Amino acid sequence: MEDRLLSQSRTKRARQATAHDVARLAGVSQSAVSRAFTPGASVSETTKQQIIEAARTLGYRPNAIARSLITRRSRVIGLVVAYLQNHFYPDVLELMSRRFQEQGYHILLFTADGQADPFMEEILASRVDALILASTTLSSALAADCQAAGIPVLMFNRTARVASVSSVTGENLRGGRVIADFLIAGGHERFAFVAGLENSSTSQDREQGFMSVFAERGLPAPMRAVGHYSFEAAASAARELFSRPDRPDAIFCGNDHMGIAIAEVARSEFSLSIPADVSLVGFDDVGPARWPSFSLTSFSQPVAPMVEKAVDLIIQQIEDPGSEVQNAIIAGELIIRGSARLPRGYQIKREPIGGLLLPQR
Amino acid sequence: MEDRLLSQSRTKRARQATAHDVARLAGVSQSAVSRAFTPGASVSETTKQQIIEAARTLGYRPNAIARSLITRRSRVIGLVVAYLQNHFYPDVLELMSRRFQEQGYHILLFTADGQADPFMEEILASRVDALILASTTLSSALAADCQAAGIPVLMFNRTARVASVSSVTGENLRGGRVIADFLIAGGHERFAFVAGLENSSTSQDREQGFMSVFAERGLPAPMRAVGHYSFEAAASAARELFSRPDRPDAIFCGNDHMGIAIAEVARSEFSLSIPADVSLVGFDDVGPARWPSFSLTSFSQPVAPMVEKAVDLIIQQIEDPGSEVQNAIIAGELIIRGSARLPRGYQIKREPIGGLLLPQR
DNA sequence: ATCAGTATTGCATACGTATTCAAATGCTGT
DNA sequence: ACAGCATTTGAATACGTATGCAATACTGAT
Repeated sequence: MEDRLLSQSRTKRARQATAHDVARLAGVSQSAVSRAFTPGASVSETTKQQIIEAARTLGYRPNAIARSLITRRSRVIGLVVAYLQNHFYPDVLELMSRRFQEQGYHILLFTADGQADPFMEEILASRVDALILASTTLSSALAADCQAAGIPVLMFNRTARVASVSSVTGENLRGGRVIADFLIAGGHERFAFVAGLENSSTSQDREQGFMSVFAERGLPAPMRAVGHYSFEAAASAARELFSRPDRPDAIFCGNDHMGIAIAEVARSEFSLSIPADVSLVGFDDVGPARWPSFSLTSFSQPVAPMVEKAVDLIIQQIEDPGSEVQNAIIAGELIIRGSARLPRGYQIKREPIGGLLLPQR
Repeated sequence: MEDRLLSQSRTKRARQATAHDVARLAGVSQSAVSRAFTPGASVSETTKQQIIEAARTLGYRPNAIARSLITRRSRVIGLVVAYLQNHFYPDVLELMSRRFQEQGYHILLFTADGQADPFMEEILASRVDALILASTTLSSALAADCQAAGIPVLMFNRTARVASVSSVTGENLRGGRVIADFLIAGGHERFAFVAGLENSSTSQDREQGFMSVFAERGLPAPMRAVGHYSFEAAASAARELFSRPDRPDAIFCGNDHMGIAIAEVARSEFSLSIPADVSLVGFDDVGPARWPSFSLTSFSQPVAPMVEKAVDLIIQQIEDPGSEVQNAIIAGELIIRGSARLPRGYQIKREPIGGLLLPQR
């Protein structure tokens, strides 16, 4: 009985104060309260102070839900993400969240498995102001749905085959070429490419850039294995490659995450040393790539510029729905470390130990 | 002029269809439409089908904002997170998001710097159904605010000094003791502890567990340095320790993230081998700890059970506000790998290369 | 004091849904 | 055919805010 009463009293959640409550206490109308909390609205300084004061004593905060209903803006961005295993994405997520927060937006997270489609109902229902897809694809049918609903869509680190969605990517094509040039100049003889997800534009572009150089120079096409951008699959791909009689002596790993898996397999299972027996180059330049244990040469995808471009683009499209769809490509560069044999004249980048990609604050 | 027209036509976002629109088309009332989309509501199968059909042709989806306003439930969980550098948190985030999704909830992300307080206004305004703080602290004043507003709060991987908030943590205290026993049994002589954030309960508890064993056995207190749970700071702490004349030969690193930094510094800057010259033990058992390059002995904090407990707890508190506040401690175990010298009779855990903590799906 | 002009205020309404209540409809067995 | 009951339906209202419009208060100049 005691118990019952206790939990009852705890149950009765004091209904949050509303603008009407504040209005009553301050002796003004609800409109006035609304205006007091709307920057730039027409209220006299004195009444505004009274309202603020009344709001404080009641513990009032404007109800963002009700506000969204009437303004038809939720100030929420839907972010669909697949795997956070690859350290590139946590970095992106953290910085993106911070940047959006600075602009008064927040991220509503959706976790998918490669394809955003199954979540579209929920996403559309949630009335996000925009949608960002990271490491995820979207069918053109659903892209059309989004356009019909008037919500801007942006693909991050993927491109869309659809005209109505923007994208922000790194220099996948050029990166693949630069890496090919670098490995060829390094005097290697047996090349391999470890692909990521076959249906992802990044993997396709990196591969195309890489392969095209060999084709153009009349060199034989590199070997090929598939790692699906996963650690385990990349490890399997490495075992496959290293077991071949014509074992590769230079591997372009579709991203750093796979690059590390391949390095681990090379050293711990095949007793290969890097780069003496095999050279590795990755993509992304994530934190672990610069750990001394890996010292992975990698073509960078700079998180900060990519995120900033994405945030700017999406906010622009929210505020001016007529603005142009864009496919932005953010410049990267080959970060030369110790995992690949150097061509004559190249030098290793010296850098302190560190894992942070984000700016210090 | 052409341009103007074009962008105008594109601007005119076709107002999303509402329940009224669907009702009109289907020849029923708006209530009926609502009921057709509310599982278990009282509608005949035939009209329901007509409504579904009409909804499909209009591309109607219920407006979650309006629904929230009236049900006073947003089905959104606020998650405050500080650093995603430590791989533990991305794993948590991903799994938590999935589990909540399965229950019809979604995560609204807030990125803070250790202290959740500055964001409370936004959080309260957003009318989340509950709040989870991961790697973050909360002042008792704001905890009180949350209770007043009737929103349940849960601290993840931290405990609160406040009575009204639940928590889910690993076995920090016992873990510290187990590690002390293990290192002492291993025949080490000069011990050190590298603390995380000084004001975090995890670091305090781990330290207390560790230190208490030495005190109880009448052994001298281990050395101590501070790594703030950051890669760089841990590297500095390692340099400090390894430069001492009485360099430690056994280090309990406050978490794996710091453990890896310390391993890197030991090998690449001091040419120490692990565990011959120095034994390292970490905490968390994150993916990289099991990479062969580190093979880090670590006391585990199992992500899946911790997340599941947190999700269950918070949903219970949402659905029954009278339910008990809980401080759950999830059991972990010492995962013995190669980074610390073994006491007689212990054996290294054999395992395949892998980075995934999450269950395969 | 008067007036034009501006700054402030309140009233009323709308946003899109869930839900109560009463009315209407369908169904069962006689 | 009917009563009796369960099921289905619609009208009306509420959720908490923003905002157009008209009314009011204020300002300074004459």
